[in-house]
Amino acid sequence: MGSTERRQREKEQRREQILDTARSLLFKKGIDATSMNQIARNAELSVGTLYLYFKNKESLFAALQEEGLTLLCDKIKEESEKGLTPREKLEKVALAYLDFSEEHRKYSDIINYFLTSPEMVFPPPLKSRVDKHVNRILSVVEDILKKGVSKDADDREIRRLTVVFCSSLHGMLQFKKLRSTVLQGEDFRDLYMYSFDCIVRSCLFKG
Amino acid sequence: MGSTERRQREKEQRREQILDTARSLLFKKGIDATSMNQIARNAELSVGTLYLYFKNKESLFAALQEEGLTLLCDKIKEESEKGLTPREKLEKVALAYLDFSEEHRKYSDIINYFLTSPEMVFPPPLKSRVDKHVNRILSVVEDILKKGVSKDADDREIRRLTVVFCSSLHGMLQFKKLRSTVLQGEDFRDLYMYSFDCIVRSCLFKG
Amino acid sequence: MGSTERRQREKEQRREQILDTARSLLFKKGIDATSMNQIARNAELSVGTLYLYFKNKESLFAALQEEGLTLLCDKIKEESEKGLTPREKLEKVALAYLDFSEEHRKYSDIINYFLTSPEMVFPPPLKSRVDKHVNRILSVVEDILKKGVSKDADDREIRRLTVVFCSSLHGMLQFKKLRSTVLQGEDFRDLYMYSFDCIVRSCLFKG
Amino acid sequence: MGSTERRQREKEQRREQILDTARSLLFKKGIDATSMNQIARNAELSVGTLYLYFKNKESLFAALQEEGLTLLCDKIKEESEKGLTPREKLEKVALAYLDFSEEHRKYSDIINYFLTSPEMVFPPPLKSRVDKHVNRILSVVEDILKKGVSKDADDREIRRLTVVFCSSLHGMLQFKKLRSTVLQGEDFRDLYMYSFDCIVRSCLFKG
DNA sequence: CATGAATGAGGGTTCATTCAT
DNA sequence: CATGAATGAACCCTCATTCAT
Repeated sequence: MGSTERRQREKEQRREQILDTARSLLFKKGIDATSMNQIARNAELSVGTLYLYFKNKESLFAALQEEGLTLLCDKIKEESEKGLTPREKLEKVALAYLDFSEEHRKYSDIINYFLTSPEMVFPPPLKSRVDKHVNRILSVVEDILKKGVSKDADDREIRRLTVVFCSSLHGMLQFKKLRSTVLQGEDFRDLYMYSFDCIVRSCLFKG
Repeated sequence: MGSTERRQREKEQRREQILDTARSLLFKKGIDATSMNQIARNAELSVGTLYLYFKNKESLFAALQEEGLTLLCDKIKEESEKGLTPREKLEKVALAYLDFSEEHRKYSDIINYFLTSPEMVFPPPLKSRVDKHVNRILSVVEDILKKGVSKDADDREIRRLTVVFCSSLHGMLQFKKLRSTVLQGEDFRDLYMYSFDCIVRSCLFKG
Repeated sequence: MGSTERRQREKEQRREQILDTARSLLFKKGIDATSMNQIARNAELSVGTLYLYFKNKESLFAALQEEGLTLLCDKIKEESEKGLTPREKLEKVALAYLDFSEEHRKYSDIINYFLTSPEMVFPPPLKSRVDKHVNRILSVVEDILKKGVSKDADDREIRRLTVVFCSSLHGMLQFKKLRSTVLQGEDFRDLYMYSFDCIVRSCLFKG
Repeated sequence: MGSTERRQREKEQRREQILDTARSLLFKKGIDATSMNQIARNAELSVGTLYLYFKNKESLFAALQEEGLTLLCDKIKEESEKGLTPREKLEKVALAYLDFSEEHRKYSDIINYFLTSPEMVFPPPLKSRVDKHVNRILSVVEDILKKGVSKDADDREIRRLTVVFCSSLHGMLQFKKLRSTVLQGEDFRDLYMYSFDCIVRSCLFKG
């Protein structure tokens, strides 16, 4: 009978329950200030149980990071499809990235955290899994550019423009940290879209 | 005689010795995994001595960051002056930033580290001092753009272009981490300068 | 079966074990010279365990003080009931206090320690909990005086006499420290009861 | 010539300078929060110099304690002489003690601190020197009682009454710590003098 | 005499992880 | 499976004291 199935379902639920609590704490207090004991307490589970579902703290947070990347990727794809012309699609992508970084600030933080930390934080297998997510995102942009850029750009150039596009937006997003000092007096969203315009303009769009 | 001078010099040396060790450990393990005790041990000093030269852990790392930013700023200024036309000057700036990130990889890492870290690591006064350095760098670029951009751009727009220029390069530099996975098959320097071209092109340069 | 009960009992025992060790060290070295690490080492437990049973050092020592005050209070109440007349009852109280300070020298020391220490050691909430114990003791004396003092003393005066009675005994007990120098040649118990007589005499007892 | 004298005077001044600073810090922050480095810094001397004048921290604070005891003793003597009758003299003594504990709160604290700490804080020679001060104070009271108490009290009894008198006041002063909780609603000075009256009354004064 | 840089043990506290139940 | 008490190394930081100058 479905006893094993139920068991399976329950296990899945427990895992989610843990991730939910961890996420919530991560968002509230940051990664270093979130302890396994706290997660256990908030999840109304014992510490031991946490280690039944995740090898260690790192794995638990890695799971959250993947969660975030998947969310971001889905959002970007979904939004891009709402645009009619390539330019509009790109604009949707750019806005999706900005919105994500605001709506899911903490996901965004944790992604950046692991992505840009000076040394590889995760062991190679994890790192490569993460980079795959990044690649998926780039592909979305690449496909749009393929259709929007003037004909004489070959695949190589398209790829480069993709990277330029994404890295520029990414760079601008990083600068958001400076908004209270260096960027004083600027509306960040305006600035971000201004940057978007510059990049798109330079991509020699058809028409 | 020069006894006091020698003392002074020795103190300076100790400070450097501490910073050297801290820098090296920070790059190896990240800020949270680098403890004051470790630094002391590696520097072959006692913990107490560390606190003789730096108020606390935070100050020590802030000193490292300022060190790096000052170096970067000087380099950028110096290089920019070697260019004749505004475009050439900008190119020098871009290359200076890239070179710095390669020659002073460690400094570059630490700057990024703090710029990107999920939570504000430093308390406001420190943060603002650091941001001042960033501002100094932006000013160099701003001055160049003022002279190179087509006449109808007002100060506001110049400032925006400055931020676009800098953040784009910064973003691309961040992507360097992906060179072994996502950017496979690309020469990073080429890609970086390709990005530079795109941005400059979009800045509507005179002539 | 009684597995949970046994667990509970064991926890209780551990707590006692910690308190025993802390008490002993506190008396030997004073509160500031007694460290959590020392307590842990002497109790043959890990530091972490200490913090499992007590929120922090302060709580641990507060527990000791409350322990002592409760004991003292119970003893005083119990003894006072053995006296027939109010005067006898008061005598029992005085002797109970003296005996306690001898039999439970350590508890007595810790109570004095906190009562006399130059700065408020405990934060208000804790302090007020402790003072409640003191108040309970005063109440016992107050009730006796109410019945023993000549009629024309109102509640206010009774209260004052209560404080005079208790503080006098307390003061004399403090002087015990001087028995080898200043009080040389005196039997302390005699002196203490001599003091008791003086105070009682001054309370204008009925009859 | 007076060169050595001058030297001597300078040394004396330095000592005072150190004690002044230590006292001031002690009063501001308490004994444990006052470090040798702080004292040195505030006194505009080097740490090393402190150790030239005092064997260690303990000695330094012991000097302060003696200072306090001498002050208290002098004050009591001086005040007692202002009274005309024995009773008045005793009242002056009592008030002098209370005033001292208020005006020189911190001296009073430090005296109590060392006097009542559970174990001997100072090595025997120091302890005995301190107790001598205490004895001097008792003697003042003893002399007054000799003249004030009814004839049939022998020296032994006078001594006992002296101790009762002093310890009672001392005990009441200890209770001052409870004024915000247990003694709520009482004016402490009134209470203290009420206590004084009780004791004196019980001493069977002549006339 | 005076200095003050250097020491390093020790302070209270946290926390990822384990393992007997 | 689930528990949670126990661990103990590690954290940052302080401070009395020493000693070469």
